[in-house]
Amino acid sequence: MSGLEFRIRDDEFDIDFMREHGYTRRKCRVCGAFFWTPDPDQDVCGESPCVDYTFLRNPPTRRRYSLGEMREEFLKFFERNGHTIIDPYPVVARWRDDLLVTIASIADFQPYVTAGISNPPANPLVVSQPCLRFEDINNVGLTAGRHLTIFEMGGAHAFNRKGGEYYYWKDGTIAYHHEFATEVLGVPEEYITYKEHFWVGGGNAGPDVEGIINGLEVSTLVFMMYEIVDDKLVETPVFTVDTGYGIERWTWLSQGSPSAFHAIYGDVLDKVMSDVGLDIPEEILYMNSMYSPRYEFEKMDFVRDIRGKIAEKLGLDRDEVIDKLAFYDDVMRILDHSKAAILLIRDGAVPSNVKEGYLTRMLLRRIFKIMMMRGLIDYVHRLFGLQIDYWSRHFANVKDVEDVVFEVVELELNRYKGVMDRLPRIVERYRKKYGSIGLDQLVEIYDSYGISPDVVSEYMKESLGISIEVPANFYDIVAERHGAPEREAEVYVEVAVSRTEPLYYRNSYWKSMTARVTGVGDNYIVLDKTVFYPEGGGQVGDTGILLIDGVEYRVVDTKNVAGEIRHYVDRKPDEKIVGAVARGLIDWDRRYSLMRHHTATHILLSAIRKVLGPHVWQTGASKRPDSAHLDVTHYRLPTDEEVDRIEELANDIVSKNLQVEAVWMERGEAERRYGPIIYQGGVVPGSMLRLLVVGDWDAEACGGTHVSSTGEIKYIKIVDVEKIHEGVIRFTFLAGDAAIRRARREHKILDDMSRLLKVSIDEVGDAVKRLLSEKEELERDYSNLRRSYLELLADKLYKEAAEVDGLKYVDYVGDVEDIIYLSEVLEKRYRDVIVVGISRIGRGVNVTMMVGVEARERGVNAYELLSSLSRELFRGGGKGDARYARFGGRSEYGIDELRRRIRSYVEGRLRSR
RNA sequence: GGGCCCGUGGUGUAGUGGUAGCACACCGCCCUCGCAAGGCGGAGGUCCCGGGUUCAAUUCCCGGCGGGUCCA
Repeated sequence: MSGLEFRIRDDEFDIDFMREHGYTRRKCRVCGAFFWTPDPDQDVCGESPCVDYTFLRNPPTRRRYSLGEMREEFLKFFERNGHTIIDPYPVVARWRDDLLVTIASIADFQPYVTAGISNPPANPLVVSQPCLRFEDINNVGLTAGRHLTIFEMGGAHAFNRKGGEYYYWKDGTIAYHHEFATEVLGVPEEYITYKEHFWVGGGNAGPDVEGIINGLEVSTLVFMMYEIVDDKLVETPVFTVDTGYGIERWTWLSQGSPSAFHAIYGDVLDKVMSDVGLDIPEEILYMNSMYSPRYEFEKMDFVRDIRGKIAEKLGLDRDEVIDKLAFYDDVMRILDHSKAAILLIRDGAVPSNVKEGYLTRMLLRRIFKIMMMRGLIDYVHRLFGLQIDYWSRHFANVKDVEDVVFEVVELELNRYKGVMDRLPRIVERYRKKYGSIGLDQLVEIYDSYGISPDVVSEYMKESLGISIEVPANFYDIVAERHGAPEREAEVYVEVAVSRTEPLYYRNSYWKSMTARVTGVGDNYIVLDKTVFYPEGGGQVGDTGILLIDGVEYRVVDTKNVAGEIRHYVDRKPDEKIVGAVARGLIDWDRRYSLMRHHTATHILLSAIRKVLGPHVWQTGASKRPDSAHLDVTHYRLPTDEEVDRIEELANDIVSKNLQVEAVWMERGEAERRYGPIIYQGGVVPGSMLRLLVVGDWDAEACGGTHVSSTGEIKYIKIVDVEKIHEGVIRFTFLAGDAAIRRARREHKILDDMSRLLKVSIDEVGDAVKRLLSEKEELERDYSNLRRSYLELLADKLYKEAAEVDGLKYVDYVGDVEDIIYLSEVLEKRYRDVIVVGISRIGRGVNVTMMVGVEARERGVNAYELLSSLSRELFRGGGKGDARYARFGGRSEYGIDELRRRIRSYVEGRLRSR
């Protein structure tokens, strides 16, 4: 994002429309912004908080509209005026590499349409696009619906080409807006002001006006005409009319309801309020709304202050009103967040620790936290049920993912509860380690467990009676410690003109060619045309041979560098070959296997979607000659049955022998025909897309090489399904001969095993199980026998032991395990014993000493004795107490010599007491 | 993609450079008409995997795998 400020020209909106409607330009005495008004005496801009809302309880429209009616009215109005209605895009912006989610209707058409590289699906067009915005998530609820994480942007767009097709610009745009407000909805003209602004975003810029009615900004009309190049404004080849009508705000305006949530959620809000037992007089809600433009999450003291005053004015209990309104804020938050989460899941953003999946997880956790603290956690399912029923009437495919949503919510809720259950232990551990819980500990608890500091402080107060301080700017501190986020700049990539003609697109079955050398590098050769496929779309580059001037070059890899296809060869090419004729031949078996794997990937993806649901999207894929894998969004490992069904379905398509075709198509046309599902592979540049169409089964934008009928794949075998991280499942599979080779190999392994085990193949599993349990039993037996032996040995050693100063001295050389057991036995059985165990481990020695109770009473201390001994006889260290000690170190003595020396040392010490 | 936390019997966890502990669950016995509770006893562990340092690694270091979580 550029830190530049661009000023709007004074005459930017001195246009026919303003003159014809008697609008004059004024400057707001509160915020200083310039605005256009039909009332020459108006000296404030008309937008709250400069003025108050005046539509509450008193809507300026002819009638009230529900959300659906308003959307319809909006779309139909523009349709009547020559715009084509198009379906909204997904809320997950897979066609873009600079955005995770769709933040505006124009995002559907960036960057290729707005940059003039490709044509829009229709022109002009209109769409009601669900958009997500997370910047103001903390203010959701507080501002009575002015801020939402999910909202519908009514986008009426016209793409005007300089010197080409031209539709309308400032006058037309504002006139449509005006007509919609006044003629269609019946808003009196004098209520409408247009505030000037200069919009900058995503590398583009342009002047805009905000449409404001009765204190509420209902639309932004942007005239996108610049690109920002080196901090300067450069006119773009396409002048884009980028209008955003806030469908929810228009609906609210038309209802004059206490909040936008009343207008958006209708019965669902009433139902949830009554279900959770929240009843607030409308009078309070209306007054709260009047002040809501001034509310901010960072100023909660101020908010409570205002709300207290509302209570006083109405003669109500101050604390009760404040508490109820806080509860009311929470209800609005959970409504907003659950709606956003449902649409995110619908479009494949299953909860994850990465990317858009994290946004879903964050929304769910915010809901859980609120509901947990309010004792409503069991209501979560009902909440989602109500929301799915309601929103499936507004948005496509919502009902289809109902089960998926419930399962995802259940999974995430269990995870959340699991963490919350551990809270007491976590707090205890931190208190033990650090003495108290301070800021550092709160940050670590939040980072490591996701438990917010208010939850920790609440728990400590309730259960331990300890108050801790949570700084008001806690999350800023966290953000600071994580380092400032860096935003990637939007990049407009002009596709380089291909300098090598890709023959593999003319026919993917061509195995050889005759071409001309156009250039050489240190280790690569460039030709004017080639059948060698360069690495791309997850498919690895081709290998083969090039024959030039009688010299054979082995091609080890092929890559596309900005349209120049480089054949990487095993030796340095002679520069003199430029201009020469080259004969090329690819390793066909390898390439054919890649083609089969690639087509199989497309078939498999559709099969997975059919079995697991429409939330499944591709997140990555790799096709190699010997195997391939496909990563998709899903919230858990599929069951064995699901995997079987996927494999079966995929093989059905194989045996149906469907035709596979690659079709070049205009981007807009492709989107219209197949929808956004074509962007499974991610961002695809350019105006023309190459669509890979598998019969009536699957269509995706794809640049790879494919077989021409599914039957050629022969067989698809899924060999592994794993969770590569939360929310992403990897299917590893084999196709064609690779699958058959694998089946043969595995059969061979099984066959060998059955021979070794002397059982039939079906019994191999049982036989191995039996072997394992037998092994376990034998190990147990051996260990028991070993102990019995050591017990016998203990008595024997004791009887044979030398007597030193009235104590029995036993020494034993063996391994540490035996020594320990032996020492234990001797110590338990005999009171006057001193046991020394010696073992050699690696390069050193290990000596243990066990001292019987009587010996201890007579002043023998294992630790003292052994540590002085170790200083004398070897270098090292050890640990122990009077009863038992263990020392080790390097020793120059052999084991027997050491044994003798230890013995004489101990005898010496005992006698000299 | 990056940061942080974690990986110990079936489950939940403590702990430590030198014999791996506790609670719940499990099995047996005692008490009881029986159950619950209680008492006594018992079985159950490659301390995630691999490498390094060390006389000695569950513990320290490096790498991997797995889980959790925050940020983009």
